[in-house]
Amino acid sequence: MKNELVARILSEIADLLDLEGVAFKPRAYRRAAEVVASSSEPIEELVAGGTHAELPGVGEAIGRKIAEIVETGRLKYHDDLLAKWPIDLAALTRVDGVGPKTAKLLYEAIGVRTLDDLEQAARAGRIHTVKGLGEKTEAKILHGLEEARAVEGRMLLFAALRLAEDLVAELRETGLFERVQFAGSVRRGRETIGDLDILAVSSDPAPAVAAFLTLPEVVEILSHGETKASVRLGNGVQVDFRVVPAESFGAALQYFTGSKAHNIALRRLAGARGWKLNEYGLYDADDRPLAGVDEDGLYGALGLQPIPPELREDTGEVEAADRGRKGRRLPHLVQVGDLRGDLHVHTNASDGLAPIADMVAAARARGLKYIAITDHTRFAEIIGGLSADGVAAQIDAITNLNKTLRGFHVLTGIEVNVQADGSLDLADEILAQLDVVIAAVHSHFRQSRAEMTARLVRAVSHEHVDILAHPTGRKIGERPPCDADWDAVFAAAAKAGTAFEINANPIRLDLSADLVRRAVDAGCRLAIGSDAHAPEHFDFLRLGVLTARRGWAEAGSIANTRDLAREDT
DNA sequence: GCCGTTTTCGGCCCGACTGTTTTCAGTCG
Repeated sequence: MKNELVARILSEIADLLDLEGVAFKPRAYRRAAEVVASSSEPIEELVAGGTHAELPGVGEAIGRKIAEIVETGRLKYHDDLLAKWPIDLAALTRVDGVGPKTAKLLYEAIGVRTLDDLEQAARAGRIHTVKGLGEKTEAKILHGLEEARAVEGRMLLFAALRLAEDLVAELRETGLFERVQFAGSVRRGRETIGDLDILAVSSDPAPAVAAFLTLPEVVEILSHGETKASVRLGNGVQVDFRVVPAESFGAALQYFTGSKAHNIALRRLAGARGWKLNEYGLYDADDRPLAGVDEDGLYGALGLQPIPPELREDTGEVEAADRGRKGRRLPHLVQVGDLRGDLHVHTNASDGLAPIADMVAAARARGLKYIAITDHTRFAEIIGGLSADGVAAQIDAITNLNKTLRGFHVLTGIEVNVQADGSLDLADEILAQLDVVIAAVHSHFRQSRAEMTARLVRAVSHEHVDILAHPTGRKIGERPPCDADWDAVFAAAAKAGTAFEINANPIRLDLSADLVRRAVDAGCRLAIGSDAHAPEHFDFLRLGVLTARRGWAEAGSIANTRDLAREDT
């Protein structure tokens, strides 16, 4: 995949054009960079097919530049800009308080090109000698340098959700607020989170902001005014806080939930009617408020159905929500409460931490009606995967356990290994005895696209395989997804009736949301699996639901929203 | 440079905060 390279170059061009003060073009390049980066299609495939200029935000000129990058690995236009501005703009603008204009100023005045240059200049006290920059800017840059140097990892969604919910709970306990809610990308369920946004309604903003600033987690105040404050927590996470009047809460919640692209689309819609949309509300041409108290009212005033946060990425949701438009409608997204069971659960018979009984108790406590025990096979000898005899013994144990359970059922199952050639590591006659057969790739992730595609097609086409687990094998921030022709794999699975797992483990979330959407469009069934290795891991299921929702999936597409009578066939 | 219920030209999201300014530019979200 060359998407990352293309996106990086386009994004750098945007920064360099910003530095030059060019209007509008930076936005065009930035949009194109985001579109390429978030596309699950390899850009080189699109270029080969001549369809890359059909991506939204990519026109003739950027299309040509993308083709040049794909074919040569570089871009003359980009090289020329870099020659003109031989500075590490990406690194410099990562420093808080330094944008393209300040970078240009520093380069022209005192020759700052790199982060090292910037640090030396700041330590030597040369920054405040530049006209337009003062002592405070110099101090801010010195401070910002430390942060830029630190490894600024993004949080995984699971950690971000917990943190956001904890902070909201603490603020509520102060009794100072009429409403408190987190917004931002965590509310949209993005798989990684950069920082948190919290909104509050209070008739008296000053003590409200003060309460936020004195939360025990806060170690540094980055900025604060009458209604807005930014802090850094002990774990390095930045949190932005806003107090808004009650009549603006819906508009603010919408605005700060984003995404930016979604907000721009809404503003354009408002602008087309001569209205204005900002974080305080929707206003007509005479500045009279039309909506803003709640989100649904805001969308309604714009002629839209309410759009769930998970869909707000400007990937067709605004058009689908438009009541006056034909074509695709908004889906009725699957909800956590729709889940009846979990089809991917491990025990201490392989690499899980708890016996079947403990896993059953935890699942019941969370309102589930059934689970499938799907331990590993022998391939994973180190973790004690099950042999053929082990499978037989587990089937007996589960059969006996079910006799003692009321209102809950344990399905027999296995997580069988998909070997390099697509064959499975358990005999068909054993697989045939099990209620649920999960197939999964655990090695040889770097096979060629053709090999991996053939391997997965063979696996999903196997008569006994019910679910392909963590289909791409990616681990967020650790291991990239494997390369396969997903359309071909989806088509084979749809034909065979095999479901794709949305693995809800925080570091997997695999399928990812964009592949979920493609799988649904291809007519595939899905299964949200916790891949629980311990009782508390059933809490991951909500991440799987969020990912399914981001992929536009309805309950009807998810196998484990069904009652067992229909599933256990 | 992209795009179209504004449709091949003329728009392109908007406000808070900060710092260095005397009225605003830059940055950030």
